[in-house]
Amino acid sequence: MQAEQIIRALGALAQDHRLAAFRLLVQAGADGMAAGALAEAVGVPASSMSFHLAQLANAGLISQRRQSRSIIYTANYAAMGALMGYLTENCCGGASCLPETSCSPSLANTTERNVA
Amino acid sequence: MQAEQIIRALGALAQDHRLAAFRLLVQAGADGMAAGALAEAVGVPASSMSFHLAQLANAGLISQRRQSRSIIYTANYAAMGALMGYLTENCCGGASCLPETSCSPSLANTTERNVA
DNA sequence: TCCATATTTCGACAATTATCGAATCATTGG
DNA sequence: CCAATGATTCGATAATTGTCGAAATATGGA
Repeated sequence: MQAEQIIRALGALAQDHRLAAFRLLVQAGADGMAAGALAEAVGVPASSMSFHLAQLANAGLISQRRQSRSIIYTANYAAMGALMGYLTENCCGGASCLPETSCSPSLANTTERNVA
Repeated sequence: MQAEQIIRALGALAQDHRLAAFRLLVQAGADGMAAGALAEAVGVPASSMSFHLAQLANAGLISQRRQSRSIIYTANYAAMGALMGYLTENCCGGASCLPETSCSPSLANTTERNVA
């Protein structure tokens, strides 16, 4: 993932309505949610939600598929994973950055970053 | 970390000059870097860098200390860790989100931490 | 004290972002 | 084919963000 793309992904999540929508999609899993359902759940007009969904899609964080009249959006876990990976490698100085994951993470080979 | 704070942190990193500055600070470690050095490294006027550093500081991502005439900025790893934690818990649907850590993370029981 | 250095604050301005109703486009059922 | 439904696009507008030079604020040294 390029820095350009990272900026877009961060910017896409840096807005309350979009973050809310994305969280809903993450919860919804593979089933996803229709644009209208998202608009209602988040509490914004359909046109506004459409604007925000376009930004999330542009950042690669969500995908869409048409199902009859509705357009179903789903979270793109791979893109989110890439973002997490970038942040882990470039914005975390050491082990202290990631929360514990019940076993020792093998971050040693993610690049030799250093000390604090 | 509250959603409000998360939005601010994401927004702070969602800008090329700020992301560049933050990465430099992460690399610099505890020594940190002076505002002027950051401005030169990133390639923006001092006043612009000051503007960006204020935003990063406001988001809690960096700290500052005066050392003689210079003001030294350092990355706040704890804040970054909190951001990573939030994203992991709220924006990652399952194991697929975090980069491989040699064993499956136990994210199933971590839903307690944040509420809408 | 006076001067040089390091940084921030203060305008002013351009560019981007967010919002929302109205209009438009696509799909389905009758 | 036509009406109804679900969604996006299109204005227009308000608000926020980014930029940069000039002025103001601190600090240290002669």
